[in-house]
Amino acid sequence: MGRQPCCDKLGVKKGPWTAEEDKKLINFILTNGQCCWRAVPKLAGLRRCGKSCRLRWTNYLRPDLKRGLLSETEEQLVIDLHARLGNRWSKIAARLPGRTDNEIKNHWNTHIKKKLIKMGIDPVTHEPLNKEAKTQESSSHAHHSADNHTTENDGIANSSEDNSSSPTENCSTTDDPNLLDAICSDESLLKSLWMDEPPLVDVSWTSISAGETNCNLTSLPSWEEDCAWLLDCQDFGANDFGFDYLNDIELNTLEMGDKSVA
DNA sequence: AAGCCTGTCAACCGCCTGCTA
DNA sequence: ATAGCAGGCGGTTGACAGGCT
Repeated sequence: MGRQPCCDKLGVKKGPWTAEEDKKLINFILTNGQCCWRAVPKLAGLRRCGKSCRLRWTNYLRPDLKRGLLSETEEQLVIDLHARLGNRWSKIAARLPGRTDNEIKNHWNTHIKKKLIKMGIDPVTHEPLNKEAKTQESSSHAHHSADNHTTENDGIANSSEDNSSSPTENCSTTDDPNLLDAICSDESLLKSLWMDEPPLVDVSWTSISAGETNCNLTSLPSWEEDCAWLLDCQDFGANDFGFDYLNDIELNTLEMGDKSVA
């Protein structure tokens, strides 16, 4: 029949991760790579659900993560992508190397939403709020949500919105207009998003998923070789890995190295 | 100084999709 | 062909920190 359950839910720990747990998880993944998340807790000696381990790793422990607030450019890109994709945070995150869907989702809800409202832009439809109110008066079904657009009609509905409203306006206010203009006007971007081939996705992680499918525990993904330094960090807590400090230097170097290999 | 309020973000929950036996 | 699991995803919650009164 089907597979065995992911975890028996009995004796599974919940809540915040301790430094010790982080250490175990990092050591395990750096040693064995990402394989079957279901097996990770057992093999790593963690009393956690595999799902929880995956989440912890992807959202917090991954060595290629950028920390800190999104830059103006990143924020602008998120707004633009949200206008096209709606709440598809994973798709949006795929366009921002080093950022997670959870992080972007949080940032959207806490910062960007308010910012857009302040600017008089509806964060859901990306239409001017006044216009939105009028539209709702005249036709109740016109603009329910970006999600509705994208799920029902996907790219078609959004591309028609693009002609009339904010995404391009938003692009003009970035601190890196060239980059954003290029992205905003890039038709291949949309195509690739719908084709599930994010061209900007971090190469190092594509290589991991390749290893993942093979369940190859003997040959580590290339980034792990580069990240072997992590294993030297014996006395760390969650905040002691030095990722903050390393991200801009070592991790960029690693990233570039990986990309040049690819 | 103390209590309350607000913002932030890590983590959980439940659903969906694709895969496997 | 089908039941059931794993992984992925988006929504939501709750703990904590900092600001305000």
